[in-house]
Amino acid sequence: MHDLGTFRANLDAYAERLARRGTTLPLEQFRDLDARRRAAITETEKLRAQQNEQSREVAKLRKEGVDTSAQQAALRAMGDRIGELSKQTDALDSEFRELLATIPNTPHESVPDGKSADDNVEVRAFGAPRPMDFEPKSHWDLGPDLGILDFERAAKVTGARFAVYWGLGAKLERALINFMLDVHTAEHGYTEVLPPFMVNSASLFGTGQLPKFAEDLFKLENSDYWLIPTAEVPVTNLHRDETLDGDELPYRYAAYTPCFRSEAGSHGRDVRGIIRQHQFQKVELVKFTRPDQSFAELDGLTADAEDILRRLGLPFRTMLLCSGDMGFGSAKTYDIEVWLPGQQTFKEISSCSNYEAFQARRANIRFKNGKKSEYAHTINGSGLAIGRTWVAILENYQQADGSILVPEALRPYLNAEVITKRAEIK
RNA sequence: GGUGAGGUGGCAGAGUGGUCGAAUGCGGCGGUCUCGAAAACCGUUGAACCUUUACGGGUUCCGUGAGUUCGAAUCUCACCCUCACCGCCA
Repeated sequence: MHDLGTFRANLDAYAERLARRGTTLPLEQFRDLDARRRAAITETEKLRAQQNEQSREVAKLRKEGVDTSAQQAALRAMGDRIGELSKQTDALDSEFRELLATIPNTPHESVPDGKSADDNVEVRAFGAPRPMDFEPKSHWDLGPDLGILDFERAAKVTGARFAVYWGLGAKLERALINFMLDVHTAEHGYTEVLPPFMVNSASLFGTGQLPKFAEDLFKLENSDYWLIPTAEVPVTNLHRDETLDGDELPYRYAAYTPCFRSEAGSHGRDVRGIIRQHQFQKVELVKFTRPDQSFAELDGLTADAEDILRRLGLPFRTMLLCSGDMGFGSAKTYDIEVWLPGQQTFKEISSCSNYEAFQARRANIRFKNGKKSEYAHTINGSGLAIGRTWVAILENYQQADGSILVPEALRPYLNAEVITKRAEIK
């Protein structure tokens, strides 16, 4: 969310910058609504001031023993009028704030112009596809063939877009979680956090999922609890309504959580395999920084995520997203895309974004800068999406006989060098 | 699930219908003293919004929401959260 005062004072500049990402600011609507809102506030407050003053007068008179029933009757009428007025004022004010809350962040100056993913810019690449003298298979064939991935039973137990992992498939998932957390905490300086997997709506507002993207989320019945779509939500909101110590920034957190997404609106996309599931696991990296260090910390966080792929020997490229392809609250985003031989394509496995003060303003996250307190910057990115890493390992390390070679770095975690066909459970 | 206690400023903690944004202490900031520091002393110290060229003025905020009243931190109701004990449970 943008700062109200700055935003209003520089409406045209904001409109120009938002146009870069394809957002048209409803300038007229905004100006009109704001004018009506302010007029209403001014009038209501003027009446309130009168009411307060006259009430004080009543108190004084009553102390002197004077009968004040006439004044009280007049004040009662005034109170009714104020009640009605303030109802209108509140309505205008919340309408205005809702409008403000649905305006996305402005792109950073280092972000290239563009309309879609086609305009994203490759900034780095690593590795080359392993040579294969056979036709590479997709994970949705490899997994079931090996008996480690099961869609039929997942559909029975729950429904579409869910998966069951068996044996070394399940263990590979667990190995990846442990491997990533170990690297980030022991070598990249992150503190491990295990947050709740459900959050309240205030948290979802803080990180920007609400009010605009409720349909992407799962909400629990008869409560204000929602399943988290990413650990970004609980972890960023850890410091909601807090003032952090500026000398101790940046804070760096690594959190493993499952993530739940309704995937409304993506019917027909990635229907095969486990690329797009209602439930997936992720190790998320989150930072709280000072404004002057946030872009350097974004680069650092992106490098930390890339490091996991390097250690696993998985080819990837890092894309700087163009202005038109960025998420709602982000000022700058890098997507890391891993190579998937089964589909002969690069697939997003991490998205690393600097939100600047956009989330901090919504979530009221400040830090003490000398005497003054100002809004912190928040950064987050996957480090990495576990399910898609699992896919990448199967597809990149598959062998001609359909078995999977286990990358060196994972062997201590998996206690195996090759994943072979699992004996069926009788 | 039951019973009881409680939620007030950065923290601790008073305040049970009017001049309370709120005593007091701690912390923070500024100053006096000092070569410097500590101590002591003096002063100062919340946020959002509206208005004003500015100085300033005003409104709201004592867990959240509704209500009573001319007037609510203070009274009523609902909800949320915290703590203690009991029951149940991984």
